[in-house]
Amino acid sequence: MDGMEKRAPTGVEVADWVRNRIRNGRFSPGQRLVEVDIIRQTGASRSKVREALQRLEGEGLVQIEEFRGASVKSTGLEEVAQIYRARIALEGICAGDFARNASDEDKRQLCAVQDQLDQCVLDRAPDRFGRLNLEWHRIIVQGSGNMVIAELLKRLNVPIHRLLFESFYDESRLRTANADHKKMLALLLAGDAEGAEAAMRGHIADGFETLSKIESEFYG
Amino acid sequence: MDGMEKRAPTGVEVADWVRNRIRNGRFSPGQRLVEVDIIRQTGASRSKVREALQRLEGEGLVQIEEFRGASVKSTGLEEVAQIYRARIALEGICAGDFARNASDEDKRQLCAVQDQLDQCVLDRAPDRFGRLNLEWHRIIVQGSGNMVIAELLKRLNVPIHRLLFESFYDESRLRTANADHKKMLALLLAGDAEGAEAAMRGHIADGFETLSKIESEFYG
DNA sequence: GCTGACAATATTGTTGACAATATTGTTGGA
DNA sequence: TCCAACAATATTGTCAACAATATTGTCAGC
Repeated sequence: MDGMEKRAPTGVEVADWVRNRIRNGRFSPGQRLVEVDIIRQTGASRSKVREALQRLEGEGLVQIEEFRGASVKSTGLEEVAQIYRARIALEGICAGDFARNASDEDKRQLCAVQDQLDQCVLDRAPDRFGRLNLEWHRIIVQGSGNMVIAELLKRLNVPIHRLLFESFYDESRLRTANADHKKMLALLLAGDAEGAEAAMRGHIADGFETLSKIESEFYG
Repeated sequence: MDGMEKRAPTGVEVADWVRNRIRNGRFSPGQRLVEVDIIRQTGASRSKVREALQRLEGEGLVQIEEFRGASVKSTGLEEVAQIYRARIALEGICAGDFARNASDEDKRQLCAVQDQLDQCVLDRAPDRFGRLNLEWHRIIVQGSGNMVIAELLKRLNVPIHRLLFESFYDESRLRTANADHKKMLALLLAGDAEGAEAAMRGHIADGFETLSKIESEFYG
């Protein structure tokens, strides 16, 4: 039983730890990230914690002020809108590239997830739908074969992670979203690149539309 | 005369310094970046240098192996292709957004640069054309008003900086590129978002096409 | 001459102590 | 009570010494 003595986490691991907590709201915007606290909770050395925070600053997730340390950067509605615009561009082109050169395995996976999504609609399970929805988008990006874009999207999604679940608690949005998915799936399997791209763009734009209605009073 | 005693550079500044040298080829792919050397050349402390290298690793510009330090990451033709695909998506949507909501000042600037580009074609000055071309693209991204995308593109352009000049030494490519610019300028000023986006996509795709012909034997 | 083992050097990784600054607490007076 | 000045504490920034590892140099043996 060596479970006791597990090695101290590396800088990247600490960064992952903090990033996860930011993503799911365990660390809220504006909150100060005190080095000692993170040391206590992760068991990492101070160097590693500092390294992690600097990495996260590079990702734009935290801001570091001299002698005041790191704090979680908050993303306003304007920036969210810009992120969605970037998603429209990037995931749009990914949809096209998926239609062009996805493997049969990728297509099979997408269909499998689509089946589960359909089930979620019947079951009225918005939370599970949200998670599968992430998976659905991820498969398309992966299947496009463009790792550069995949990396960009992973980073872009962190600050809006919470929002990606928000809209599905609205029943009608959940249905229209799934309808979008089904139409898009047909286009993707048929190899209609342009159609798929247009559909993906519309789908994401609609998502933001719904979202901004829900969240407008929060940011307003 | 206090020029003697200028403060030691900060981590971000060292990162900028190294990034610039990577961008213009002063640090070549695969080259090892020894901490002491950078300390000597920049006057920064070791902590700062290490911080800088970690930041650059986060940007994907260098790779750090344990006890072997940082080395300049090389980008293969495949990755270059993926970067160009991302550029097509992002700059495409920027062109559209520029057409939709650019200020008169932005438009004026773009016209001014276009005039200079025209002059470059007459003067057969490919190097100057390359620099102004960067400026031309930058203005469109800026004018779109999307800072998130602007940041993404700034990063994406670092590894391909050298390539962005390469193709203009071919006379015919220089002419067609400038013709593209002129057509696009008309669409942008007319507020034709869809036309502008399509034009931008084609323009960048053509650029990559020419490039891959030039560089294929290098990467071959 | 070549190879493998060993020593010497160079380079990076880690830690802890200390300095600089911010934040909080306290006290005295109007 | 409130406020300003000061003291105490907390937190971050910096640096240098040391440890761990890689790289290079040397040399005996074949």
